[in-house]
Amino acid sequence: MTQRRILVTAALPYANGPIHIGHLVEYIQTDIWVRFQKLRGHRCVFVCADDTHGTAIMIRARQENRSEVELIAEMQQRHEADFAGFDIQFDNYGSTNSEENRRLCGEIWAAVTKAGLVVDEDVEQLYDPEAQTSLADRFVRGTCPCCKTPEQYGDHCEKCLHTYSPTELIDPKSTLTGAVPEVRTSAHKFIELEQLHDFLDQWTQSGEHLQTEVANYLKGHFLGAEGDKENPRKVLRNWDVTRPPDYFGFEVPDFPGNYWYVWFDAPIGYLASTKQWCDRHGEDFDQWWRNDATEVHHFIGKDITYFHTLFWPGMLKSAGYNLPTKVHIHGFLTVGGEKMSKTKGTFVQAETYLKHLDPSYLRYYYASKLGAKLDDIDMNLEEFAAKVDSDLVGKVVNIASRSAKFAQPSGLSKTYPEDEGLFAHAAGQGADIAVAYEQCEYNKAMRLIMELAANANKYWDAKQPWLLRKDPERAAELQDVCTVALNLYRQVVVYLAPVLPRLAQQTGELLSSQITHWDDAQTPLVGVAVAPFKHLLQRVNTKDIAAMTEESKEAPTTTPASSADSDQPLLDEPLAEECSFDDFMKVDLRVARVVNAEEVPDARKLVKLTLSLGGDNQRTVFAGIKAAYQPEELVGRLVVMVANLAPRQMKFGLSEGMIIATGPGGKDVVLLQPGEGAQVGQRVH
RNA sequence: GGGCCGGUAGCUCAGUUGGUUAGAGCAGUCGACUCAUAAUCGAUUGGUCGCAGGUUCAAGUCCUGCUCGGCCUACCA
Repeated sequence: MTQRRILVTAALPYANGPIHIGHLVEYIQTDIWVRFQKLRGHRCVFVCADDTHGTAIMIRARQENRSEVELIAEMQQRHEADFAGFDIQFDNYGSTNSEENRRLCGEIWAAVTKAGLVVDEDVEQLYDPEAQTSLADRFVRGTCPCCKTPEQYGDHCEKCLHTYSPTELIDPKSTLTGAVPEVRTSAHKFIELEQLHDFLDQWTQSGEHLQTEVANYLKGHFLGAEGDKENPRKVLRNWDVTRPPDYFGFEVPDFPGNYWYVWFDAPIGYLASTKQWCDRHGEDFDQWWRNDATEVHHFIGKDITYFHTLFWPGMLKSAGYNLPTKVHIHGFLTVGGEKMSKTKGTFVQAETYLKHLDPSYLRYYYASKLGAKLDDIDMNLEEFAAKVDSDLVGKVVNIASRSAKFAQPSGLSKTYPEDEGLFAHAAGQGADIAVAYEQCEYNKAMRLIMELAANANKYWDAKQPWLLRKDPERAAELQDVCTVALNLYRQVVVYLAPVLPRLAQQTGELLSSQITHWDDAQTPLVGVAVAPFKHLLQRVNTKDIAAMTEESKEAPTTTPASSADSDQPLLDEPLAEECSFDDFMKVDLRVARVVNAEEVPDARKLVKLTLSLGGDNQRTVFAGIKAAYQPEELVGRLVVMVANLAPRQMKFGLSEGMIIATGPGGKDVVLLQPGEGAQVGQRVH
């Protein structure tokens, strides 16, 4: 087999938060792939880095009253510890805030400038005078210009789904400082991606580098196609790649006082991290990034598809670097069929997991679930325990557990005995398993491997060596059966080695011979000593899972005192500006009764309510509570409505008010209900 | 509204270019064994392959329509 030269990256974790089990899907997926390639004897280098720049880091450092450099150093240390705890082994783990990265950013900037891709444009943006920084859309909240819902993000309203620019918000506030933002115009540099349209079209649609779903998505949303009536060729928007001060990042050399946007320098971090590795090992950087013989594989989540499949190839192309051979895109992690949730304790940080459970469990469980598609994967905690127990402990480790003790006195036979073709069969399966790993079909690989483990157990049962042991004259026969069983076991462990490096290591110790190559599964081990058996892997203790979930729950529910209420809601949504009594009295809140409630068939969020204010006074109100309430459960109940709100024409009819509710939206909406004794039509004040 | 992906046993999924009686693991039931971390082995229950049409000698697989779920994207404004 010819030795391939492969460079692998996983997405750079942002230095603003800790690693959690959702991130680990990607790092475990990537680490398995890398270990597989190395085991196969290829030259494979796995680089990653912390993504350190941007407004969020700057603000957090200020809040914590320390420098950004100090903050990112601490976060990096924690990230690296988490990765190490899960046996994720990088050849180099760098930082986007490195000298190597600064230099490479400069070089690529010069290249895209020279290629004529950089254009100047003025940008009107909100600016926080207190923090002295311009505000990205998500850092601005205000009242929706359309439906007047307060506390909406700068780019869209969660209530009415209207999209707008942050400058259109009514009463905008910076979420960083609470200050009223000013509108400022500043000069930015843009990259005119449209110039690369033909190249990107060809690169994304070639069928070689991306999953087909991804290629279709890009074609449908960004590229379009010449002559296609339904989806005509689209013009790619210019990409804003600089930020005015204050910003934590690298200053743009030919644009003093301005900084590269974090998404410009982050992917260049892949190059910078490679450079560090090269310098440390006396390797030629150009061999890895400017040589067609080198494969470049990026592993990313579907949320950052856009950057890695359009901008990034565009930048690499313009600067004359290798293009990605493949961008492997995976889906998100759900737990118990739902998004990870801090209240349910399913938002588990890497650190918390490691306090309670063995990292091998998660590596195997993810491997058994991961395919090559970008579907989300679901972590079901019962299934997690069942799979680890029955596959790893019951099937795999069990083979060694039942045979090692018998084999220990004698060691393995000098020649490999007759085994009914089992070893040869499993050796042959190596090719199919390798293909599955190569194509990121780990679920398939695990299935094939477990079949081999089952064969070994069957063999053992058929031979009944525990009976042989009782007859001293059949010692040689017993030794042969153990030799077969332990060799079949070792084969399985070789195939599992990318997923379970610890088990591979322990198995090496057990059989006095370390696993170093995939082809170790092709030749049986004979004549070696067998070390005393030690437990290789414990069963999953469900109490540990429960303890982990418990520790991951954010607000302790045990303490009823009001001081135990989390301050998170208040932090998420700071108090609005003070208003006068007169201001308050402008809003006429009334008790109303829901007399009718019906689904609005074409609306996603809306329920059509008919509210009675008493007598013949009825109002029709469209409320965005479909996900939280069934229409029938609303009929008859009292609600509080804004009775003097200007009517609004919606697609489905005229909405003549709003009803008062709390919660972030979607399913988490709670209607406020007047207590006992409230009468329909009464004003609330 | 548009795009993409998916709907196969109670659960998680596999089913290659259409080709015999649709498979695996887990769970369930019965039995065997006792070497092993209450592990293992054998047997067995269980499916109108989302629904309805069509193409074909033959459809889980191809085509059309519908339906449900997920994700993305938009609009009503």
